[in-house]
Amino acid sequence: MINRLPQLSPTGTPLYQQVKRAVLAALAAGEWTQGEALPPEKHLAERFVVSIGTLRKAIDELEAENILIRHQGRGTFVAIHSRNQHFFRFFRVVRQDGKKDYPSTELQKFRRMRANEEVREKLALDKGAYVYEFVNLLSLNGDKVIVDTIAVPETLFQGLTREQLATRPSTLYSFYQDSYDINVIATSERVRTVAADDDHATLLDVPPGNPLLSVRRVAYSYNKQPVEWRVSAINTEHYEYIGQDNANS
Amino acid sequence: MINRLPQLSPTGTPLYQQVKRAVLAALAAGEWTQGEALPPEKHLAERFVVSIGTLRKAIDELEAENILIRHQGRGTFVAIHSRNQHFFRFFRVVRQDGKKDYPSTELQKFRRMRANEEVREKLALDKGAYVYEFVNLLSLNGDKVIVDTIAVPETLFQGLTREQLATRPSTLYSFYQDSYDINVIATSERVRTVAADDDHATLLDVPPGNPLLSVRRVAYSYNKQPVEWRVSAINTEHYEYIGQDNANS
DNA sequence: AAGTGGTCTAGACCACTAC
DNA sequence: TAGTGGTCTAGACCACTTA
Repeated sequence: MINRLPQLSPTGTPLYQQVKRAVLAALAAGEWTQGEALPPEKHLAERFVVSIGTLRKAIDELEAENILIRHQGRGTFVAIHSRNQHFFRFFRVVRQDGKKDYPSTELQKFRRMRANEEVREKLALDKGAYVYEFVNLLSLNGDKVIVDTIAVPETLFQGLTREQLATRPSTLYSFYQDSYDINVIATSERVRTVAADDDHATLLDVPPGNPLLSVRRVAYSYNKQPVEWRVSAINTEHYEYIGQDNANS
Repeated sequence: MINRLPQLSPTGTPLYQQVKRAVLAALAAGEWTQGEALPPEKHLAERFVVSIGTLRKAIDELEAENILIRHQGRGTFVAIHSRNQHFFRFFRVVRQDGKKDYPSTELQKFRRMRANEEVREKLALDKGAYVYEFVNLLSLNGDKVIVDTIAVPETLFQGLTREQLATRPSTLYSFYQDSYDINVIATSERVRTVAADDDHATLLDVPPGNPLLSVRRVAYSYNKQPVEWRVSAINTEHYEYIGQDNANS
């Protein structure tokens, strides 16, 4: 049969990419939230006036980007950052023998402050913008291993308090999602060595000047919007950071 | 119309995955090599007795894994590690201001030796197996930044000589591909901090004990076969290592 | 103009999940 | 049993490359 409406849009963009954008827009607008289901593929295909194959190609990409999760027989869901394997996509420190463990967190500091130039650049903020800055000490298998210094824009995290952070029940990105409807879907990380300053040395129980791994991360939400700037100081005496790793499939 | 041969294999494996394996097998057998083209999709679909849609789904995955590259209007090619963007998939050190540069290499050492236990484990070698071990000093923008200590199995690199390595015209993985038909398609990397030993300090022109980034990499070919073990020592005073980075698409 | 991969369709059937 | 996503087909047409 002949295609009815090839290239129905003004631009030459493929249909499935237009559908993908539309779904992404609905997602960003909060039309479907949390771990709950999207409409069935058949309905979505009707809504966007495309064939089911085209709709599926759009969803395929969103699933590959860990934005959606499909379950055969159940439905398609907004990806959720809980304490499953998905967690280790963003937590990339393991013991040198390979053992993975969930970290335990102790909140060390919390304050509201003007963003300095570096933070403004990383978070794409205007001059004078405020951020919440907080420091977490993370332990693995009882060892104090990581100090995270985290800055998030006040505009996105209105009314964030020390108590919320100290008492959150689950992971940090899960908390972002539950309390502020912010979904971290991508990160960009750069790694250097640094010498431990006095604060880090005290927290990690190492001598000042001890070499540490410094991981500098920007976390992004749907439209490449930066939502968090994080500097992690890691003691790699018994642990290590997972860099590139595509030895799968 | 009714599907002719649903589930033609004994197992319940999807057809497109069977096709993918078959293509991978042909690739590993050297049926198509280097940067040259595979047969057209139509022919491949006939050869494997599947519809073109199914064939495409198999090729889609191989392309996503950077094993094949498709060019509209030209054909489908075996991925090649040359001096283009693809190079930076495996070379992940950039200047702190973000500038990317191709490294220049100086071969420092070369020898044939028995693999020690760690190397045997990483390369899945038997006791007593030999490897070629060599050391490269890499410079970026004129700065001596990286010392790579590399071990490859003798069985895969029969007759490798110092001269070949010193005079190779292109990148190392390109050389593996051209001279030994070994395609690096995936890596697994772990990162730590280490103190520079005397050799590294001399080569990188830093004081002994200076903290360095240590990246430990296993490189894999088609069937998850390990083909190279590499330890990179990096001076991150002006450069940094690119960790996770999925802030695209 | 011929040949390649890229997009899109319409619909059948399978596998899994919920009720 | 009904509803969901997963697989597979057959073929039309588009966009790009090469000659």
